[in-house]
Amino acid sequence: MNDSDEGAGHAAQSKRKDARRNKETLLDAAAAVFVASGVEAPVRDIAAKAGVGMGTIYRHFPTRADLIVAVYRHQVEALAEAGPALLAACATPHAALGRWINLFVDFLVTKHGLAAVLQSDNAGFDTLHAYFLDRLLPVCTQLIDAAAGSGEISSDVDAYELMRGVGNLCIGADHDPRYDARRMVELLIAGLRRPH
Amino acid sequence: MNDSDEGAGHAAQSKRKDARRNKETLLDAAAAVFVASGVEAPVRDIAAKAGVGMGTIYRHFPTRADLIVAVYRHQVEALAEAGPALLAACATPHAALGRWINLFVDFLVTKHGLAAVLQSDNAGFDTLHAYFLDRLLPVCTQLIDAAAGSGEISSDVDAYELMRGVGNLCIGADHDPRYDARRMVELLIAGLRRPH
DNA sequence: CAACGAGACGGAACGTTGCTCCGCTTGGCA
DNA sequence: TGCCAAGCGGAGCAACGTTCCGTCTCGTTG
Repeated sequence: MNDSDEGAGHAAQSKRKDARRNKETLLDAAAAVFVASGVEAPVRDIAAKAGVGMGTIYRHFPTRADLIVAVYRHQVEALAEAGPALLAACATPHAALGRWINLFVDFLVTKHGLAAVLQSDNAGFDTLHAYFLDRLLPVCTQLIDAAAGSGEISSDVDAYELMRGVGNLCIGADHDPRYDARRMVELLIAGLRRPH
Repeated sequence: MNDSDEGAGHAAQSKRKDARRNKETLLDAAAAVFVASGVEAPVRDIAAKAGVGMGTIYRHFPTRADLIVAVYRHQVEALAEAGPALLAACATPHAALGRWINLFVDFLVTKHGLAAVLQSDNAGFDTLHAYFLDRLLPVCTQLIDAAAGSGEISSDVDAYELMRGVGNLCIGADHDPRYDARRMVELLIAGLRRPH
């Protein structure tokens, strides 16, 4: 499940250390290119930035989704862990849900094109889809259940649908000053409120 | 502005009748392929379906956006005209707005991938973007203003932002049974309601 | 009716991407 | 030091958008 987070501990998985060094180099290069050109940047560009051949990329990360997951894993983990923390810290479950959704939106809009790719039905991004869902859906479900349990929101909302809707609203939020995804998400969350 | 809607009248624009016939053939073929494979179907496929060369497509429709606009022009016009009609027919402006948004959503979700392309920042779809905005934004603005005037909704909502948000919510609405764009749009519209 | 030319046609060709495959290099062990 | 598997690089293939130009045909004119 994880093989790129080795601290200063013992041995690791990859036999050869040049391979592991390349993997790190690739992650750094990919992160830089993603910021500069978005997550759909040509693979060749990433390889060039890292100073390696394309074969090296595909060996370490068989699909682009694997690379994206590796680059953003830390942030996604943090997001997942923020859910229960917010639930404990906030006055009401609804407030926690709102705060968490805000974090989610912040994450998406600051990652060039990630939202678009995330909703893409393009086979090959299945891994990415699955990772986000596996990691975040339970958290979102927990928040929604809590808010529904306290009677603050209508209870027939599905966490998958909500996350997908929020993700959709974040598409193209950068490079369009006339569109503020955060406000639209706020409206959506406001619409969740139990009528009356 | 229009050169494909000639009824039984006099002469038309294109000198050669084979050219005009080909244009019609292309529109029919494109509509069929769009239904079958989505609006991002390979240009070669459309050319093959129409039985013409690719040069012919690019001569009649310099960009893909031009082709899409031509194919859906009638439906967009109908949507634009439905706005004032609904405003006149419905009991409240808010009801008219809701009904109109529903029509908009119906249009988007039944057109394979149109919503995605519509929000794409990809240069080359600018024409498409511009056409939809030119035609529908005034209508939406009118509906929003009416609803705001009657005090039913908070008045600080921008028509562009709303349409963009709705369009975003419709992305990928087909081929995902777990996601119902209509419900998400309902939530968004519900969120528009003036608090209390 | 025949010749002509403007305009339309078709598809080969080019550039850009994703992805694979294979000969070469090199790290690490004996 | 020598060996060899793991790792590497990039050439190569396929799919796609787009352009370009030689060919063909419609409609007119003599």
